[in-house]
Amino acid sequence: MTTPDRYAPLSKFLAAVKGKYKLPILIYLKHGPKRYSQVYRRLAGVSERILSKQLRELEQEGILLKTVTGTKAPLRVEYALTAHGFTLCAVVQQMWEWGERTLEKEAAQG
Amino acid sequence: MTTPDRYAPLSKFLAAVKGKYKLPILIYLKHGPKRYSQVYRRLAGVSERILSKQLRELEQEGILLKTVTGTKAPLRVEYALTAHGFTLCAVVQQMWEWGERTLEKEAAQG
DNA sequence: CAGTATCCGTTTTGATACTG
DNA sequence: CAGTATCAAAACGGATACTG
Repeated sequence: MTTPDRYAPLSKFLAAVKGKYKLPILIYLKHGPKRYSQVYRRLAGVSERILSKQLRELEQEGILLKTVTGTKAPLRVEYALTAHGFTLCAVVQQMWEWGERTLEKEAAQG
Repeated sequence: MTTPDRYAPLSKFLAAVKGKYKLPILIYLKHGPKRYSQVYRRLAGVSERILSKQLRELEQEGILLKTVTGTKAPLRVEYALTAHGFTLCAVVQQMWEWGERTLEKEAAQG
């Protein structure tokens, strides 16, 4: 941001959700933990490089918890929202609802 | 977004705030209408090309109202939040507060 | 004053082949 | 299955000169 200090809280939020697929990932994981391959299939179109990068970032921010089961292939890796992740989803919900209201307004008028 | 339909409301929101300076612009204009040059000086570091582009987009989305006074130089151009812009600011406030809580948590622990 | 036009660098994402 | 490595493409913003 222009001045890191002045907008620090906002920058923190924006950093947390920065990336084309992070919000869809969060929304998908609201319904419960999912495996890597499930997320991959859900987000039709994402490349593996981008998906694994954005999952890693969400994990490092404490928004997702990654759980690995098994030590040799085939691995089972699950991603789940943390408590902090759920608080983020609540804000995403507000963003969603603003978009809904805006679309409705546009449909009503032109 | 991956599937325009599935995430349409979210995409609408994200499109509205997309751009490095749009949120700072909104926050600045919460305190009342401002002239182009005032916004320009406030956002230290923005280029004129980017600023005018983002102001124009916000205007086209119905978030800002642009008012021009005078027909010959020097022009007086003012930007103000619309009612719809204020509803957007309320969501931005939620984003801000999530960032605040997150920063506090990080400061408390590590 | 309030922009637009042009050119360029950086950041972000995409496609695909490969690995434990 | 769950990724990483490499290379290429696209999106986005920065600098600056110019205009009504």
